[in-house]
Amino acid sequence: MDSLAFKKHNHKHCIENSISKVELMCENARLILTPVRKRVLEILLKEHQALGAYKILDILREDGFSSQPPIAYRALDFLVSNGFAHKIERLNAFIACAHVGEKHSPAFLICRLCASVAETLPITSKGILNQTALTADFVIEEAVLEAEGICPNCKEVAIP
Amino acid sequence: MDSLAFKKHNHKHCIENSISKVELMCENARLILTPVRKRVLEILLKEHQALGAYKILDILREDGFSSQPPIAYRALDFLVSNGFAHKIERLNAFIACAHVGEKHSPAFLICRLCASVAETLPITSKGILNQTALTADFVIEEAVLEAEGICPNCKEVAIP
DNA sequence: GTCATAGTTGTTATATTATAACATATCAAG
DNA sequence: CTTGATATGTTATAATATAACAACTATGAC
Repeated sequence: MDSLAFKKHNHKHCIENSISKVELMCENARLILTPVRKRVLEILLKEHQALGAYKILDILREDGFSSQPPIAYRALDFLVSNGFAHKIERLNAFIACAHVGEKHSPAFLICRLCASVAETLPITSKGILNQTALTADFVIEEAVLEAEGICPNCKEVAIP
Repeated sequence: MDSLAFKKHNHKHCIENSISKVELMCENARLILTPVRKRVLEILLKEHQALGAYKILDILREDGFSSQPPIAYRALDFLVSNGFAHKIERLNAFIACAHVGEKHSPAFLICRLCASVAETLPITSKGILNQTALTADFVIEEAVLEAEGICPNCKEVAIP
């Protein structure tokens, strides 16, 4: 799969590929990818944008699922805690993981114009912090980098 | 000032130093450090922990300030947008900037046991992302790194 | 001086995001 | 079949954040 959402790619293939990977991983880990969970994953995969829980809930409602907040939050919890999705804290929104199965510290490039989000290639938390931080004797368990700016597509439009 | 909150340091001095710097910067930039704003900065500086807006509001109330949410959020907006404080997205909470006046992409080490937060030494957004992200042709305007884990003090307690 | 302006604060109301708590359902293991 | 673990449905509410407008304050223009 193409790792950067900003680049053109066969997105249908990208979605199917991700779903299959997640299904396989769930089987191996004895996790249940229930209909709601799978549907939420599909919703997230459909766009290279982060979606809020209540937006997801709206889509679930159209699909005939129950539309109370816990439904969405639980499915999102499942996806996030198993590494199939990430939460973009800056946006209070969620996005499908672009590197399912690869251990990584997620890093995101968030376009402030079109609101699209790209997850960068996997980086390790070791690489993410400079020497000073590492020598602070702090044990990093999870690290997330969120960068906001202008994506290549919007830059082209702004400066033709 | 000692740059890492986890290390022992003269915190009273650390507070006074920061306040003076901010006062000077405000004068130079024709910004007004009003009583509420200064008080919120003091509150944030007092602890090496991130404080939620409503917690700050409680303290303001005790001090006789108005205690409606906008009071706190406006002061925080002022502090954050002028670089005197940062928002820790992961915690929906705010912390005084440890490197006032130095242009930097903030990076935080958040202890999940004692909830203390340390801002690392200044790093540039250039250094923060790997080559792949840079060559994605994305213009980074702001980048924040939030790392969660165990601070040196809590590690000592856990493994004596 | 006083008028206009810009910036700040006070206040009310409400939007947005997230979780607690408990009932019900499903399914596999014993 | 019953027990336990997991998942979903439902109601209510908590926690975080902002909109909108009124009132006050300082400053510079006239």
